[in-house]
Amino acid sequence: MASERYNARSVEQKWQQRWDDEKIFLTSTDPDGSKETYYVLEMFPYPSGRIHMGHVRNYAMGDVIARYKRAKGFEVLHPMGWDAFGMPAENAAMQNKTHPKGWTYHNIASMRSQLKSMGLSLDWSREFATCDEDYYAQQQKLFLDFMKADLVYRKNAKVNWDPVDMTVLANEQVIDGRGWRSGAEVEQRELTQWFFKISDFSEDLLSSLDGLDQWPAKVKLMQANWIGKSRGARIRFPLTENSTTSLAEIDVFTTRPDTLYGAGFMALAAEHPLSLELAGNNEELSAFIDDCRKIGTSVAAIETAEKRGFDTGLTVDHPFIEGHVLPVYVANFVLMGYGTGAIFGCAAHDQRDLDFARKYDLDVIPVIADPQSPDVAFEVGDTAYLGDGVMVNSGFLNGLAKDEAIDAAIEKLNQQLLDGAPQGVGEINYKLRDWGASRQRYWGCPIPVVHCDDCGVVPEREENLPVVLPEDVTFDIPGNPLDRHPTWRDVDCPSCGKPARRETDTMDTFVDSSWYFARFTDPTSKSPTNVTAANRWLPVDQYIGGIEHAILHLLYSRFFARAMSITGHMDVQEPFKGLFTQGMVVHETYKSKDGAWLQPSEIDITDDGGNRSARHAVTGEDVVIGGIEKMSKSKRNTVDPDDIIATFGADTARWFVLSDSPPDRDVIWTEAGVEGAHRFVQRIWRLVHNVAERPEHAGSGEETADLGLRKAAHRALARIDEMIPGLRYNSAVAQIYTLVNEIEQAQKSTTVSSDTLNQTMAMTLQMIAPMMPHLAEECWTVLGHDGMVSATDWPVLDESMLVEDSITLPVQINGKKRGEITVPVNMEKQGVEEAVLQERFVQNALSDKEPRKIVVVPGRIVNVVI
RNA sequence: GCCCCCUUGGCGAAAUUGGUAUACGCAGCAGACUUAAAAUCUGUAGGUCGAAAGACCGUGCCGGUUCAAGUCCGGCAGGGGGCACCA
Repeated sequence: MASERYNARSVEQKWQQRWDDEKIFLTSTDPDGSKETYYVLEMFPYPSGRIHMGHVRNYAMGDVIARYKRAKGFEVLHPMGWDAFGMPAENAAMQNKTHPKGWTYHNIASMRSQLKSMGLSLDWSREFATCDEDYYAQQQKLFLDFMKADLVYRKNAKVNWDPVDMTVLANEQVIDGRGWRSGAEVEQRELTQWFFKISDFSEDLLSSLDGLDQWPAKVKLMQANWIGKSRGARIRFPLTENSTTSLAEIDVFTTRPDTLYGAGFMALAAEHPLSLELAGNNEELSAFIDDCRKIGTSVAAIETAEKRGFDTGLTVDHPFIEGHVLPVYVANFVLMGYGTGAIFGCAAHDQRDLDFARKYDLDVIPVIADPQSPDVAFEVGDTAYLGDGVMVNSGFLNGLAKDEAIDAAIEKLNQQLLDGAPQGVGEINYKLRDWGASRQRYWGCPIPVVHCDDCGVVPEREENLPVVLPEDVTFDIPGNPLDRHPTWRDVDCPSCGKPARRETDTMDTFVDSSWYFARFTDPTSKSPTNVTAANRWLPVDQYIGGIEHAILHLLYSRFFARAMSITGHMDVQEPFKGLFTQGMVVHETYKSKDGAWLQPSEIDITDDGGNRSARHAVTGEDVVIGGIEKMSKSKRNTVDPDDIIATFGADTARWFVLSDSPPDRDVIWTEAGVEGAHRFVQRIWRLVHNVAERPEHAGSGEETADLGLRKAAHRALARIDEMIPGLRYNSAVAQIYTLVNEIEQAQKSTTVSSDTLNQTMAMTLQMIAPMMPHLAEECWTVLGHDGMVSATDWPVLDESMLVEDSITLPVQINGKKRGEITVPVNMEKQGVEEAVLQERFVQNALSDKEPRKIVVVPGRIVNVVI
């Protein structure tokens, strides 16, 4: 037997079948189960048609923890589903004359079988796709509940329009002024849209980040920055008496009320109500506002856009300086979407304000003195002073530091009444905007409302749900086919019964993924969730996915958990207790002489001790080795998981993606690496046979030798027990290598007994099983076990095996290691000092001198200071 | 511009959180087996000097704290990421 190589293909299929037959990965639905629960979830895939190496890595990582926790006695929930709505299905429909539904379910079928070939310990009985009628029906119920709870609303707003995908995008989905999917430059359009009230939760979403101690700091920081909290004041500036506008004052938000004495002008956003009002009878201003609107939001547009303003001729009274007035401008750099859409300009201490003031010859009044060179404050050139300092030129604020001045200014504004109300109050502002969730697309969850001329926006009746997507649609004309589907669109008003129109917008697909983790806890529930099941399983103990969702999906899901708690669908505020963001799978790129990208399979690589060169496998032409980049079709540096599984087996692929690189970093896929992983598979196979076939008396069974091997196994176990829950798989892999090396040596020795060897090997297989489950099962059988290792309890650590009688300590002289000393493990410091001084190399170094000091760190190190 | 992270052999990396730097793997080199290759096994491996014993240097660079620094502090350089006309 041992001479035969391990045949991954047939072995893997056999065990996948047995796991399936014996249903060992199905999660119990008993709500009162006695086992502690553990919910492992990997971000579910979009059914693009094929799995890629990123999926392999993601799902292998989740499967290790799932299998480990199961062996540790937890009731594990490890489900899989499909994030199945979205644009690619419509694009495919347009290109290939297919239907999005057929295309999607076809893709799901092939990806499901690919995932199954990986041997993942998933509960497939809970599988669903977000485009299943059953799922989106429940999502529509959620939507109506959110409407009732005032968590979703409709408003006319300036929104991001993607001209290629022909749909609105949320702020989170605009990256550098471009659509996150299409890459097209986003335009601003005024549309009436549905919004989720995520901004109501700004403070909660921000402050609760502190409690997420199993989240990467980086993700929490990104969310905190996105929520963008700033403290400041809201100040009312009264328009000077002679103004004839409908507004009597301009509201301003500022984080720097301390610099009020430095105010030189006011500036309004182009879309500010006052700007629009004034533009009504001023053509010049109207033209200026139109100009401002044309400026895009792309990085280039912003950087090159000149700061421009328009003097309205209006003035406001300064809140602190009697008789002092400030001119009011409309300016192109003031955003309507942040604060109040109006600012006061303090030119001396804000570069942008300074540029603007110089251009329009406005007051530049320094109010903060640089402590290093106080005089400079009064000679402002073209550079604003942005540092901290002492207030000057500022009336009652003079002499205060920044924070004191802010408090004092707010205090004064509070007391100072304007028309019977305080002129200013302390205020907190957030950058987070409400989530615009309407999409002008077909392949999404229909928004279950009807527009009636008499009743307005009317929620669809619950008994009429789901609002099912019509299947008889065509994609030969751009735009939303729902818009031009009269029999679907034209319905009677659920309230008054008169002819009305269905909402033809569908929901952002991020809505689908904002609660799927809750649906998995009972995917057949007749309401969105079975509250008992949801509360039993949630929050997800370990969630694993890419960092690209740090804001979008993870923030939306946190909002949904809160909204679903309010609407009674669960009682869990934070959906994901532990979050792990895994790195990408990257690969070297190759180009032919004429610049065409080449696939790894087309290349032969020669490695001459570090000098790598490549040539074309067929033509023999020289090939240029390029950078290591994310696997992508355009650069042709992808490796198909199917090919790897067919050639080497799923275990090899799993072992490779788990080895070497820490899971949160990118892993470089290399041919040599895969072959190395596969060599290890074969090595285990040979070793297990050697162990199984070793004659009973091949080893004398010396107590020290047997104990040594057992201790090695328990040392490895102790470390792996720390590493797997921390997802430090590369380190766990290293421990397994070390242990296997030791078993190989023991197997060859004549001292270790065959019994001990067999038992240690079995224990090793248990430790390998979460990572290479098929290999472990097959070897488990070879060792003579009847059951399945996947259904076997994790080995119990014997603490006594970690205890040693003596310990070897490094001995330093003046901080440099000069030797070692072996002492009894419990020897007192005094004894260690004495023993160290007996050592020849220490005496040589001392040469009759007395040491100045001897530092003994028990169990660690000895340092002799001379 | 603002905020954050990273930098350890030829390569991926490890280092019990201040205590033997380079575990484990990949690639390499030398050898064994073989007619040969593959497969497998054994040995070797941070740098410099040295026949060796050994000495000195060494975790991006400069400085500091400490008996002791990859780890802590200050500064600099390079790489990566997030946000961005945010008042």
